[in-house]
Amino acid sequence: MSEAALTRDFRIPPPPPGVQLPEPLPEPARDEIRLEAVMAALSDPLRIGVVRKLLLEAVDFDHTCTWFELDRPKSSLTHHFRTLREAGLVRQRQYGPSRRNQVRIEDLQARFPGLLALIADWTPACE
Amino acid sequence: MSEAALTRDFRIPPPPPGVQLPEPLPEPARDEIRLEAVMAALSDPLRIGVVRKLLLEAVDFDHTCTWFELDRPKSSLTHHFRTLREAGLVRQRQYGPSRRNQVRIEDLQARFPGLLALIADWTPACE
DNA sequence: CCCCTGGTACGAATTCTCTCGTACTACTTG
DNA sequence: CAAGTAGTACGAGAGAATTCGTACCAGGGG
Repeated sequence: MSEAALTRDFRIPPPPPGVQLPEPLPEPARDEIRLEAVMAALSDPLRIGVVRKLLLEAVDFDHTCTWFELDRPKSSLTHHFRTLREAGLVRQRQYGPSRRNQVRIEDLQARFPGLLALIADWTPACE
Repeated sequence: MSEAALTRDFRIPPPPPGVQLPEPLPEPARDEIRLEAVMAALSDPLRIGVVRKLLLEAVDFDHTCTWFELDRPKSSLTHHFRTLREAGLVRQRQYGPSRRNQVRIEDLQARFPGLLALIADWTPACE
């Protein structure tokens, strides 16, 4: 199945030169990311679906929480996105009033090679 | 780090010819193994350590629960090994009074390529 | 300035998981 | 059969995760 997944290109295009990015919210450094915590964060179908959608469809840059069209109240989404950020899976930046999410592709490929391919190949249970 | 891990050989030697293996305990079929369940099972340090130890040190065949020298009561170990079996990570066979565990290497490599390499590279947090 | 948008923080209820004691079963060995 | 070994099942207590309502806050546009 995943000959393609293993060699897939997950890189994000660099931001245009001269654009100043907001600082990321607090997150574990690359070397502090724990595989157990990553696994725990990904054990929730909603969360692994979010990471997968970011990987497969976030071609330009990053996205707000509402972009995912998740049918949950806002406070639940805050919880899940914080879980992903604290596990080291996504990086969140504050753009004015909204908060944008991106997968930490470089860090995750360096620390857990092959993990992102597994996430990209995931499909929901009820289909 | 894991140029070696990605190409590591996890195969178990086949049992000697003529040896009748006990039937495995109930477990999900290969196609029923869910990545979320696998992630949830591996999010516990004790359990991912068990799978890693089976991968790296179970050269001959499989092992009972007590072989792992885990300092926990028996009923706790039953819980963790059942969790691993129900998630599809290990296969358990009853050999007389004792129960032996082996990682489902073929199934996991086929379904989630690269996962076992991640587990083999894992190290406990307090070191 | 008011209000809308896109969030956060807190807290409560519920559910799930982990841990482990106790009692029990199955098999082997003497 | 008795004793020892290896493990299960059940259930309870503690702790953690999930869900979500409510209240709140910050920035942008009229």
